[in-house]
Amino acid sequence: MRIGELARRTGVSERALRYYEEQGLLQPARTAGGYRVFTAADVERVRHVRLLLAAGLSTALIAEMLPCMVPAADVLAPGCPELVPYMNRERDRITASIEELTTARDLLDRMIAATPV
Amino acid sequence: MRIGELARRTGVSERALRYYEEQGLLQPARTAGGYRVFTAADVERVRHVRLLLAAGLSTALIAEMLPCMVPAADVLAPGCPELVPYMNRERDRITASIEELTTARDLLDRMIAATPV
DNA sequence: GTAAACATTCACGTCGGCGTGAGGGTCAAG
DNA sequence: CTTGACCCTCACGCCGACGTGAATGTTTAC
Repeated sequence: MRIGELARRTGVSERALRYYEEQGLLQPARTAGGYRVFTAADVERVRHVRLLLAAGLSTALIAEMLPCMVPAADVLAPGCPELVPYMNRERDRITASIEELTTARDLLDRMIAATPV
Repeated sequence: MRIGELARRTGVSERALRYYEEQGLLQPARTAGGYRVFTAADVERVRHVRLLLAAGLSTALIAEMLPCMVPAADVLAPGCPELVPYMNRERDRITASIEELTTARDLLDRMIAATPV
């Protein structure tokens, strides 16, 4: 499929998809005319990218991680032992972030609840 | 106390504290010579600010919210009914964000677990 | 009264994930 | 063969919470 369809199917802008390719997160083939050609698997790939970006990982780290989740079963495969320390660090950061967000939400809840009306 | 002490006690840089004042999040008194003078309550206030900033709220919204959590009991007090819609929106955004982060963390966990060694 | 520690006000720099045109090719249908 | 729809490559813009000096003034301890 071409970039427009991938954009529609993922809800990600074309600009963002081109940016992802530039950052090594996608490697579409090309038509003779220079059009990018994506595969069905790229839809899932883009979803993973967005998820990890939303979690605060950099495109650089994601680019290194992606080869480790190549095939069918979502995750398995190669396994990149050298990335484990980084992934653990991100994991802990995410956990801390979740706790902060939870605390902040509690604060908001208390403020909302305390509103006189 | 002066800015250096507040910075030490909150772990927030002096630059950030000045920025918070500029954004209306703090209103320190001044000495004759122009030095900012903060109160003990400002320590808590700064913690709240950081918490809400970390949760993705803008300084502008936080500035509007702070008068609603003035006094002792952390939150109560004035109550700003007109802010409730905004706070609800942020609350929902935070909830969605927590879910995303949780999903991303699960993905990381699976990748870490799938590492061959 | 003087020096060290502490503070002040600008004001430009940063960073990263895109948004947003501009100017111009490619492709499929009729 | 032409006309949309679709795509391409630059390349500057943006945003927001500060970082980072530079040049200067204030306090306090001795």
